[in-house]
Amino acid sequence: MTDNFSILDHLNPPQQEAVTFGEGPLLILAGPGSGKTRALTHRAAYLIKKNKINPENILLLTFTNKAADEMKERLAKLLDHQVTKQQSSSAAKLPFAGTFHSFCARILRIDGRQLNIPPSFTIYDTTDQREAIKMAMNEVDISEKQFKPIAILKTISQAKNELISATEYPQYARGLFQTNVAQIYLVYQKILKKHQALDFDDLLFQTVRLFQKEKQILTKYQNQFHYVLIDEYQDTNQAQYILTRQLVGKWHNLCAVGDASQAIYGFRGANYRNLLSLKNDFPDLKIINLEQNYRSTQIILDAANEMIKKNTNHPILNLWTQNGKGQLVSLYEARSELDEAAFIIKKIGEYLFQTNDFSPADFAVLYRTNAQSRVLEEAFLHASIPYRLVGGTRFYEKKEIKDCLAHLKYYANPQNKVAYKRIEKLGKRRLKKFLIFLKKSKEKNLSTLELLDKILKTTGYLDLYDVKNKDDLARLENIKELRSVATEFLDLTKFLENVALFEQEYPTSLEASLPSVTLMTTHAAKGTEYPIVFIVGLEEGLFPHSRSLLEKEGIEEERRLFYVGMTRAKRKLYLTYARRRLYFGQKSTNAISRFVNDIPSHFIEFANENLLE
DNA sequence: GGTCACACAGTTTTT
DNA sequence: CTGTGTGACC
Repeated sequence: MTDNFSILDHLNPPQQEAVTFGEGPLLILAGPGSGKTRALTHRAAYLIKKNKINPENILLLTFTNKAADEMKERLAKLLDHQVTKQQSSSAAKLPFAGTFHSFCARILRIDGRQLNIPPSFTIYDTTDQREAIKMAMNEVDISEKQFKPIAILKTISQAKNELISATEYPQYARGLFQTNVAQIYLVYQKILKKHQALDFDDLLFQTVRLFQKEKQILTKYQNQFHYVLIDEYQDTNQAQYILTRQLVGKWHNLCAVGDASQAIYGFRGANYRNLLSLKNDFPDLKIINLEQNYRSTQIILDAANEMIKKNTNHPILNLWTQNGKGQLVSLYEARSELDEAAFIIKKIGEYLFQTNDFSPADFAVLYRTNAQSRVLEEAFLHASIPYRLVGGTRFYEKKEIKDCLAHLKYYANPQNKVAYKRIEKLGKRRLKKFLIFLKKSKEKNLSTLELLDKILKTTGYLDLYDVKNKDDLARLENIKELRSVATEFLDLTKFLENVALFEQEYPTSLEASLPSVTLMTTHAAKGTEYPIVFIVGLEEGLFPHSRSLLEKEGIEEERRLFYVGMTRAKRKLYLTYARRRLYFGQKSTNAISRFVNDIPSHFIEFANENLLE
């Protein structure tokens, strides 16, 4: 099985072409379900095994840790490696595979000194950033009521994505709001510097600046990474785009994989045009289309194809499959959001209880906004069908976790004023005890877990929670979970790095292990697949969302989102909309989504007739 | 220093 | 409707 050619087995001709493509820039346009990750990992494996490229000379960049982990795992399998979570890519025989952010953090810890970034810098997450923004606003005397800190933060983040520094920003600032942002931006950066902190955007921005300023450092990394492979290239922002160009500037061995039709993160700075402009950047760019789909039925693909064709701003792949035609797409018109939920329960019930072919895990319900989940949850609870909600508050964003981490962060870096303020808020007495403890324990070489336990004990933090209270118990459980993460990282710095850049697999509770119907936003559904998919709330103003109706670009992104949703379905797709809906306590009557009308009617059957009593 | 009431805002999300 | 965050009050 270690035979080189086994890597090419079970790959279709365009996939093989992508995998065996030699030197030079390569763009793989990969439709949904076309084996994109497969092509990418196989290509890396092929480079290593067949072309005898040293794994250390290959760089794999992704957007999420989940994707990076999957790459590593698949690659290890292809290379017959044993990888455990502990050693992961440090085992030297696998290429570096990680997110842009973790890659940049690594570079800045090594070479950031050139930009006066201390190697032990702290990474500020969104909550930390907000606190720092508030401090900055306070300092320049701009009221939080006049301008919302979050809005300021968003604007600064956008500027950083566009590689506009605090000193450059004033010259671009137009109008009252941006003039204020300009002032705050400068002070915000000053505060970050004083705290020895970088925010997520800084990780990218500072790395780009480092490469611009110190050519010999850029050359060092160019010489290390002869081959750069990037997943989901349509999701790159300007900073990531420039960074990529810097990295591949010497060898031009870029392999980018993506699909403009699945670009759904424009709102956070992603620009799918980066994918299209590769042609201009590299005149010798080789483009390979992966259009054979292994996931869905032909009817689902045809319906999705025809729908997405209404977009004119980007090229569209023509998906086809050897799977059968399959069933028509079902459309249900509900009277209300309750009726919509009832329909879904009824349908899932039929599959589950009238046949033996389905498990709850075979179903997904996709919605546009999180606020829609409640009604669905209640219906599932009522019907006793197990469900799993994807999303919600993320583990490291939870209050109790942030509280614990604040202590550890301050311990690691007393410059971290945001952490200090957070601890202070928990009570002056606790703070005092903590500070005394800090002085006493500095010399002792404590592991992360020992440290955490001692802090919890001396400050009496756990006393805030009552074991008999259900919510409090959940919080205590979360802290337990954090303790178990702490056991994995003896070194506090390593632990904090992990916390800042890697989301915990979560939850590990009982219900989650039971086969369950998945409820999630359509965004969260990207990259997943289910035999039976329901997309709900297909109404004008909801999907497409009212906030996107103004510009064409907004509508096109919503359409791509719907396309992503449709192409999650393997066997059967249900679309539903409600004539009347209660949303945020407000009644509304909406027209059916234009996207449903974009699907040719011969792919659709109406589910209502079957329900008439 | 801690609790409670009121105002208020509410796409989408990863790092 | 509901979670969050701020400010007033004990």
